Amino acid sequence: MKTMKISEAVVRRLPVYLRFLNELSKKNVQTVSSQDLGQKLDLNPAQIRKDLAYFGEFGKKGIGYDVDYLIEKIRQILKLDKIIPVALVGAGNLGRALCNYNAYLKDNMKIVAVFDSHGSKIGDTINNLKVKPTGEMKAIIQEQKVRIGIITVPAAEAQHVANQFVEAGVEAILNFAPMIIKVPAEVRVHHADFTTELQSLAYYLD
Amino acid sequence: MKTMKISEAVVRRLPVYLRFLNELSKKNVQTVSSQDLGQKLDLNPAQIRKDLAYFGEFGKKGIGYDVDYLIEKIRQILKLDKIIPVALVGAGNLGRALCNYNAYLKDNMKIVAVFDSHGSKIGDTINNLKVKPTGEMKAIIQEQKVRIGIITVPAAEAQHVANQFVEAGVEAILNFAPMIIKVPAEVRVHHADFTTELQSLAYYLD
DNA sequence: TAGATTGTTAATCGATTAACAATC
DNA sequence: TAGATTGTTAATCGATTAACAATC
Repeated sequence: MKTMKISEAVVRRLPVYLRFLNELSKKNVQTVSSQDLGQKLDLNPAQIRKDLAYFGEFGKKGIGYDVDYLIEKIRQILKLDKIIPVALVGAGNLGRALCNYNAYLKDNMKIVAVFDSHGSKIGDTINNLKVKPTGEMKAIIQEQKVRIGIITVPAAEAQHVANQFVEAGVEAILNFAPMIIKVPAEVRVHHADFTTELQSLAYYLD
Repeated sequence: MKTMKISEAVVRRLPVYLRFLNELSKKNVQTVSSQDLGQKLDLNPAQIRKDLAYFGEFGKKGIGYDVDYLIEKIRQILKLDKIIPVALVGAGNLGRALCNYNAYLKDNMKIVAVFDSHGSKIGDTINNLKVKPTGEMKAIIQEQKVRIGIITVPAAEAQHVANQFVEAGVEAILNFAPMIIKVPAEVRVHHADFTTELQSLAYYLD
């Protein structure tokens, strides 16, 4: 169990479960079945049970899953049981939007530093954070123990920023720039590029 | 060929190919092999050849693919050979960011209308577009022949906005709200939720 | 007990990769 | 011709779904 390799598809569904469970918890729902979850999330119930079973036996036969207990367990699995410090580079519109989303990042993700390389942005305040020059990335990232970096700079600067993140010791990167970035194998990169998202949607137009 | 069902995974890779080919074209590279592409995009060359072969024979044995010809073909496949009018609801930070990305949407996607339901935003100008009240969605969307809707409102309002998009006759929706939305089967929905993205990244921390 | 629902195995389905004849 | 690279078939790999015994 512990050492079994979990597929990326499974890991991507866990936050979706978590979000919906949080909603249920807020409504004081105590218990939920894989059936219910599947219906609400457009997923096969067997898949949900299997996903969860990779990590342990969280349900009760004949009953379902205790909502709050499952939330706690998924948080542990995703390492969201303690606050994860995040840094963001690129204080443009998108960067500002993500910083202000901090409220939504209630599940223990916190943007603790914002950087930009352009003088015009440096010193601005976004969501109580002062924008710092990229030259200070390494020092601040190490001091604040930042573990995840977010890239919201233009495509042409994305690789350079990624390099700086890697050098500063960040463990994972979420890249919003429309550009594939290369990093050492031990650093995890996810791409969140909305232009490709939008273009693939176009395919499904009649 | 024509009627074969293409998997979503294939469709999602096409815009990635397109973006890189656009870069090559700008550098006046004439020809590219699946080998080259695979290396740059971290994909298996056989997979790239197979993806493209679903849609036709675009390459030349022994030579590779003509960059500009392949760009033209992928644009056709993705229906990006004519301008696709897009509307966006939610003139908050994220909405503004996406509108200003219009420059990046050069591949024939154009945001032609922006809506918000809050009086404080209505009348603002974003990227030369006046923000309109959501009450005018149906009329404007039909008049402008909008085909794709983007949702950047808070989670609680996402389903309502989706309903309005559907009623107005939009064919596809890109939803940035952290909430699963339900629409009729004939409307295509993609979710672009960066909180789930960020949370799944956390799993890969040590 | 009867009904519901899990965890898990087996079956199915689909996607990726390897291999290679065709050919530029 | 020799070398390179496609398009495509076959092999492999992995993910999803169905089915059901266990059990609350």
